[in-house]
Amino acid sequence: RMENGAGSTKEENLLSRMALNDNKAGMEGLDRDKINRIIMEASKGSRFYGNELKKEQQVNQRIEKMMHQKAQITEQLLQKAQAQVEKMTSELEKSRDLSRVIVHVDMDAFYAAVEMRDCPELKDTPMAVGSMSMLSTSNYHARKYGVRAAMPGFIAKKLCPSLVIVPPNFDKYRAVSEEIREIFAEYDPNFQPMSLDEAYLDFTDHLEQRQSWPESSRTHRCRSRSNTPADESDKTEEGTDLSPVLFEDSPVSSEGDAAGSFEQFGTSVEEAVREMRFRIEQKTTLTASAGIAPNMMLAKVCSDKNKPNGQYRLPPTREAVMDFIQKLPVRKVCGIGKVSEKMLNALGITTCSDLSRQMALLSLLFSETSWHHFLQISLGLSSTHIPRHEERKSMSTERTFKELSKPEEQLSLCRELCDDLAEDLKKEALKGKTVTLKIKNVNFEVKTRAQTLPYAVATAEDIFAVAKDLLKTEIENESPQPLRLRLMGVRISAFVSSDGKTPMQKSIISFLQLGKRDHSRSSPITHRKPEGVSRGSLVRNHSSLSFKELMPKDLNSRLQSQVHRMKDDLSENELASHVQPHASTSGCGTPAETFTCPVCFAKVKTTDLNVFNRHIDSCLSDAAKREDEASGSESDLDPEDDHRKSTVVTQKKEKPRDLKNEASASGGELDLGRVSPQEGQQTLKNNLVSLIQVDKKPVALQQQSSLSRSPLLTCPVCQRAQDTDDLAVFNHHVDLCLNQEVLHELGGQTAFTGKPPAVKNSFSVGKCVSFTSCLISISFIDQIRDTPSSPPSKKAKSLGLCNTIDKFFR
DNA sequence: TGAGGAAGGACCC
DNA sequence: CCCCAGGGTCCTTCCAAG
Repeated sequence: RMENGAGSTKEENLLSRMALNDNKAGMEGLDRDKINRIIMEASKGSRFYGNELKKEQQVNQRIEKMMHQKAQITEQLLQKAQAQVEKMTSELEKSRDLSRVIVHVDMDAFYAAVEMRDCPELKDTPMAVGSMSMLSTSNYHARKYGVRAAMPGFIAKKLCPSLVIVPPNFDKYRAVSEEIREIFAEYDPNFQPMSLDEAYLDFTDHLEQRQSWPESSRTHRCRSRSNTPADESDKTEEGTDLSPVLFEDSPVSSEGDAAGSFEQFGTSVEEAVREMRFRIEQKTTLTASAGIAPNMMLAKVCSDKNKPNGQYRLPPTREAVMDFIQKLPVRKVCGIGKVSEKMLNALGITTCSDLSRQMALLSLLFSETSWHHFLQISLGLSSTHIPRHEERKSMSTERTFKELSKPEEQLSLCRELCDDLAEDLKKEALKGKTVTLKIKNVNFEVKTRAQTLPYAVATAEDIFAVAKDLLKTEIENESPQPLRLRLMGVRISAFVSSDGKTPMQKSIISFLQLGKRDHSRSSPITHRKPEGVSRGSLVRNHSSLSFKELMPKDLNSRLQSQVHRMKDDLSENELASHVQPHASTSGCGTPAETFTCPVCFAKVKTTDLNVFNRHIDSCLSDAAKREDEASGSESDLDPEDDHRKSTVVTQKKEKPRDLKNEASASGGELDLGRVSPQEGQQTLKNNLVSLIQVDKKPVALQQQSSLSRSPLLTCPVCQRAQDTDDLAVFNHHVDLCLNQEVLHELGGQTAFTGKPPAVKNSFSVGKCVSFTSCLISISFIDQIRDTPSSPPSKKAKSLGLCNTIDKFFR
């Protein structure tokens, strides 16, 4: 094979972008050449084509650059890299967890299937859902013509003149989605929907319980159209309709669809998944496919394997996994798209086995995140725990239209978009600080222009005020020429939580990966042993060492086990007790839950402890920054805060002194300040409270002093009034006090200095615990790890609190 | 040195 | 005859202030 992508003609190159992408199900054995010819024919000369050409060249340049880099790599460099890769591989290998049963479910040709179900005439003709300009999905009939999702309708029509294109009906899909999610929830209440038709489920717990289920619980009636409450209006023809035939040779899903008959399922994974799919079909008349594997990435690939209406299980053994992976084309892996594929191809990599063969090289040519990702793929590793979907990060609306060049029209369109966006924002009660304008000109060149405000906005007026400016400058920028637009969009991001102050940003927690649920994509560390004690040292880059290696043994394990105990108890007991009938952002059918932040006292709507911790994180950092803001109205002494605070306090309950009980107490709110410091294991928690206090107080105090003069400062740690009005001096004192605590902690002592716990306020402890433990550990780690290249704990720095700990270590 | 914004892209469905 | 969506997330690179 030619290893060098450069040198071929434009035509050939372009083909990789434009050509039919037939790596999906239902597209085997097509006349690719003919199809590609038609596609090219239809595209040639268009502005779109021109732009694709341009993008293609950019990719080629990237590849060239990469090849050039490759040429510079010396043998020893490669060997060094190889050593690194091997070391990392063995560590990853150690962390391999095959104990989980992850299932990825995916509805077959979802939108199209729904439409076919509801309109029998469509059943036997090639059809697609979408518009002339873009198709969302096509039925399997249409796929035989090469018609597939993400293909413009007009081209599809050329491939298949008889194609029926039906406009999407999202409300209907959403309704069906709700139905299937109800079923999902029965197998995993924490399932994660990826879209309307797709979800990841962790079957592990279900299977465990299932073993002891009586047969009756595993028996399901056929065609039980009866009266499930969620049974929507799919009455087109009640009794008669069977599942749409997606494929002529589609396996008959369930024997005996005579009404009233029953189907019984076993206790194995496969039976359970089959049962789930059966129930989906009974309920919706639509079929689903599923993949069963020990982690998410594999499950996803597996769900594609026997599509449509099939399932595939990858046995949870290393051998099976590795065998499966070897033959797998890299492109099949979620996250590797056209471009990555092409780049990898240029290096002679097409399958995952190629991937592992070339890891050393890849580690030198790609970014850390990238090659770590590659490495994991090549080992068949990925998240074994399904992350809770987090709160959204942005919201946008955009619209494509035929050329729009008049500034007035552009402005008014922009206004419309802002109106729409504001409306959507309102539904979720969100406010954001960053407004982004997106424009695409008639040549398909996309630009985004963003502006971040010092405050959050949500109304159409406010958003438009920003978007308008951005648009105007773009118009002016083009000066004499008009802006010839084909698309405009407005996005808002950098949300603040409902109290209007707290940025929701990433936190230490996620960095440390202490969450029960992993972050599949973003983080290189995605594995967690059942006991969760250590996760190896995957965070390391060249020079940094692992947490485990760096943490003093005792503290390390103490922190970890405590955090884990807390976390587990919390997520299982406390979380449940906080259920609140508020609509969840996801709408995935799981109940929304709310926590009260001990810092800002805002209600945080989430089911994920990580998310909540993140909130606290950002709250703390926000508090530190808040004083900069001109609007003096929002001080920590805000009466409203006090009000909320008291609400929290009243929620607290007396807790037994025993740590375990405390941690797992279902009531939730602990009065940390009153916990006796004598109990060894609790020192951490005491520290925690102090830390939070320390962080919080000075802010308030500083604010105070800047506004007026009230020099009487009381140390929140030792509780003694400090005879100074110099904040620097005061802070220094607090530092010292604080450091004593930490010192004791590090010294392995069980109680700190003997001073009474300084804190009077109650906090909803459990929720803070893991957070602060992390805080401690991270600052700590950063200091120990004195390699210059070690990334300092960015988050810790921003917490304002790190100073104190930092000083201690200096 | 480095948090964070801005801009551009890759990818997913 | 009609000439390629819209809603997201994450990552990388550049930049500028202190």
